[in-house]
This record gives sequence, C-alpha cells and structure tokens, in this order.
Amino acid sequence: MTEIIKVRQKLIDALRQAAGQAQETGKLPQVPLPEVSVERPQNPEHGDYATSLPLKLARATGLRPLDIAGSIAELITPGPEVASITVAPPGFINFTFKDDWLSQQVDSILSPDETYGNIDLGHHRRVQIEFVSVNPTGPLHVGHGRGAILGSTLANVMTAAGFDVETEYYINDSGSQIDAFSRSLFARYQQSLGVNAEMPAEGYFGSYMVALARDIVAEQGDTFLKLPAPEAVSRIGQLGLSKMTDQIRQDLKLLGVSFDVWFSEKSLYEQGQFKKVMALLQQGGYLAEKESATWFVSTALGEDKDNVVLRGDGSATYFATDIAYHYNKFIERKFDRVINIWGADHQGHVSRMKAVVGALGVDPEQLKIIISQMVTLRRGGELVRISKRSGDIITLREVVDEVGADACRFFFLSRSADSQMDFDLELAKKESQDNPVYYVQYAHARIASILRLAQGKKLSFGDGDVSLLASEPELALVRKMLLLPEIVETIVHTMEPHHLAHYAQDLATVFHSFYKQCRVVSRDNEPLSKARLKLVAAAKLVLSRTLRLMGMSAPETM
RNA sequence: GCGCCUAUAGCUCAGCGGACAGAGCAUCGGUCUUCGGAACCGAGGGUCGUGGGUUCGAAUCCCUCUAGGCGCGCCA
Repeated sequence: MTEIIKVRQKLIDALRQAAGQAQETGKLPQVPLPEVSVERPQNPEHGDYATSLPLKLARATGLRPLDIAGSIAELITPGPEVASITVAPPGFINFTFKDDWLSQQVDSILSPDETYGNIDLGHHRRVQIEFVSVNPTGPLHVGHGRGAILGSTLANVMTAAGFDVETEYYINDSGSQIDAFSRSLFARYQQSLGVNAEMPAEGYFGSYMVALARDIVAEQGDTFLKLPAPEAVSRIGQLGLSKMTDQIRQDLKLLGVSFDVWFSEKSLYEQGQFKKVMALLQQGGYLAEKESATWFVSTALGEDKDNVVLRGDGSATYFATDIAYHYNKFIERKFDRVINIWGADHQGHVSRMKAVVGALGVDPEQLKIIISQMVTLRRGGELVRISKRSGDIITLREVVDEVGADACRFFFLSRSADSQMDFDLELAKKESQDNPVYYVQYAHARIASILRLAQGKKLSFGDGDVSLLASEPELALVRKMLLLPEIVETIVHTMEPHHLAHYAQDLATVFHSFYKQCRVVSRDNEPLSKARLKLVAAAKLVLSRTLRLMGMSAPETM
C-alpha cells in the first residue's frame, strides 16, 4: 500500500489510542468517540495533517476544546515520520512530518516496485463505466466530448485505484430514431442519384447526411435502387449506421478515448434477454396493463409516476430496453459496480433507473449515475447550434482539430461536471498562450530538459543522497508530490475527476517555484546536484502520471 | 406546477462542516550574465445571490425567495 496512506492511518490509530487512554486515565469523560479522522490543512503553517477531534468532543464532554486537545496530544506516541504534534486554537491537533522522512519519499516515489499514484482501494472489484453512448445517427459535438473525457478519466483513475474497469459504449442501433435515420439516408441517397425523393418529416437534415449518401453512392453505386424499398431502407440504414459508428470511434480516438466494449442494443433482442427480463418483472409484480399498454409500476417503488415499457402495438420503449440492458450489466455480466455518465437532459431518468435496478434485486447503490451539465458552444460570444436534427453543427472533431486534444481535455477536466459551461472557440484559441495546459506540460518538458543536460554531462544520479534535500522549496515540492495518491482516493469517493486538473496545476506551480530558487545541476556541488536530479526526476514522474491519468500527453520537449 | 443542477474577486472557476475564503486570466508593480521567460515574486480586488434556521463553528447542512440552465411523451 502507498506509504502516505499508511502513515495517515497510523496517525488516525495513534489518535484513537490516545483518546482512549485519556478516557481510561480520567482526563477525558467516557463519552462515545466520533469517527477519528485527519485532514490536510489548507494552510501549510498548520502542518501536514490536522484533526478537529477535540472540537467534536467539546460538546459531549463539556470541556474546553483546547484542553481536550492538550490532553490527547500529550498521550500520542508519534511514529518516526512525525516531527511535531502541536495544539492550536480553537482546538486542533496538528502533525508535521520530519524533513528527512519527507526527503526519503523521493526514493520511494522513484522505486520501480510500484507505480506511484496507484492505491489499493478497489481490490479488483469489477466496475463498468458506460459513457458517450450517443445514437449513431450523427457526428459527436462538444457536449458529448465532455462526457467522453469525464468517463475516460474516471476509468483511468479507478484503474489506478485497483478496480478492474471495463469501459463501454452502448450503441442504440434499433428503435424509431434509427428508422428515421435510415429513411433519411435512403432519401438522400436517391437524391444523390437524381431520383426525386422526399425527406421524412422527422428526418435528419444535417448536411453530413448528404455527404454520407454521396459516400455510399461512390462505394456502392445504385445497388440500393434495385431493391424493394423497405429492404433498401433497412440495408442502407445498417450501412450508414456502421459508417457513422466508425466515425464516432475515430473522433473519440482523436480525443484519446477508447472503449473495451461496443455494446449493441439490438443484441438484447436477438439473444432473448429482453423477453427474459420482462417475464422477470412480471413475476415480481412490477408490470401492469392499462390504457392498452404495459407499464412498469414505478409508483410502487416511490416514484412520481409509472412508465410505459410496452406500447399498445407491443413494441418496446427506450426505457424498457434500458431495463434489459441493466439486467445484462448486473445479473448477466455480474459487475460489482456500474457507472453511467449521462447528459443533463437525461437527468429525469435517474431515479426510475435506480428503482428498476432495485426491482431486479440489485442494491441501487451499486449503480452510480453521473450527470454532466450542458455545454454551449460559442464562437466569439456568438451561440453555435449543436442540434443534430436540423441544419449544420460544429462537430467535436472540428473543435479538437482547432484547439487540440490536450487543451480540450484539460479544459473540460478543470470544471466540475455539475456546472454548465460555455466553450468559446475564439477564447480557447486566444488563451492558448497563457493556458494552464501548457503551463503544466511546460513544467514536464522543463524537467526533461534538465535531465537531458545531466545526461549530456554524464552525471548519473542513481546514488544521489536525498537527505541533502532540506530546503523549503525542495520540501514543498515533495509535499505536493505526496498528495497524488490521496487525489486518486478522493476521486474514487466523489467521482469528480476535476480535482486532478487542479492538482496538476498546483504541482506545476510548486515545481516552477522550486526551479527558480534552486539550481539543479551545478558544477561546484555534485552531491547536491545528484540529490536534486533525483527530486526532479521524481517530480517528472508524478507530473507525467497526473497528465496520463487525465489522458493527456507529457511532452519531453515543446 | 413538480424534479435536478448552478449562483463565491472585473472574468473563468476551485473550496462543499472547521483555523485569516483560494487559483488562473485581467489590472498594477517588481525579478533574468548560469539548468527552456510558455517562468518567478509581490499588490490591489470578495456583505461566498437573498432572508431565516441547525451547530461550539456554515461558502459548505436544512427551509424561503430571486435569477439562469436542463428535464417532466406509448422520442431516444
């Protein structure tokens, strides 16, 4: 297990023990102890860890928090890594690490035995993260990009935390929208061959459909004209769908997003799973017939209203297939945890989906649904439409081409999924000079350059003595590096990868500051040079690990 | 009408029960004969949307109101 997590646990244990001892010796009344925890104070003067346990005990014991803090603090037996334990008003106990323990961590970070930043939290529990899952009826836009980046980063982080992660894209390849897509495509195809055909009223009018039709004409000629219309529609639809899916796959790849599984909605029917699940719900008494349709009685599970699963004509609703899909995830494929990332427009489905999962006999807590708020695209303050149905859209691909995948990822990751955002193309490009993305990557490239210099001077630093690292800028850098495992931990608990982006920036800042104050390679002090080279190599490792978790590149030069 | 998200420095956003509310950009002022100036240091700038409540302690939890966004189909 990661050193810092171990040390933190030791602190908590020591605190609990000291508090217990204080109660045994009568210094503290025998009240039930609250959960003992330590946190990282935001002010470095307050040490490396702090606890507010005395403040929490004040009410129950009727004692002054500061007195409680004093009683507990003097009973703590500190480990070898702790330099001081101090009591601070209004009732905190602060812990500060020893300088030499801190500097030793450089060696530990560089240790090839484990990948720094990985923690042992998942114990190989199986987690599925499903995201993007956009209907393959049109190209992706920026809003989809947000979900894609969120999901892929979460997957990286959870993998680092020891979970067995599987990423999945759910392809909606059946249903009425696919039908509309197929008919639209066939109409465009006919038009492209000079046949007078009308677009369906609910069709897809984007110009990409015209391009797609032309593409098919170029490849297949007029073969579809020779088929009976229903068959032609169906076959050209399938072809268009697979082309569209390929395009989506490629666009995502450009953003550094890939999936382990591309799951077909249609397969739920083909393999009979859909029928099986409906029978199951029927047995459980969750289905009811009314108004000539079949309903899932969500109200029985505390929902506002019931939802239709089978229409009057016997066809399944989107909701119904989603039930089958989640049955497949939890029961057939046996995932311990399922994470779905949905856009804000799907937020109304969250509670009923959880209700369904409960009806299937699965603890709803095992299903986590993350809602990412809307992204509006602007160009110089002017709103750009991103609707797929009508007119033209700015695709995700165009945005990535324009601002770059790394900048795109960082931009999305620096904001919490809960807040909606404007993506201004002009601004994104204009700001690229003073962009935090380059600030962080520059720190990495700078270190790479230092290491190249050392290599050029044949200065090997494997035997560097880290105990020479004792100045404030050096230790500040080490302290910041030690935070990564806890960042990973936090993200697993909160499902909020944006902490990573802020951490990356902090880490780069501390490095740049160190760099300004401390000369790394100097000819008059070889031992210190070697020690600092080690420090800087460790910083490079942590920086690059952080960038990679975000799905970004860590450039050697730029 | 109901549900969810949001409101924090001029702008974009962190912080989500603890110690004087932070960062980037912008503004103003400094730092370079040595490892990459896409850098560093400093200053100004905030009644944390409003009004209540809970708590030893609230930007953080609960309620009211205001403003913005998204939902509330036998579309997906």
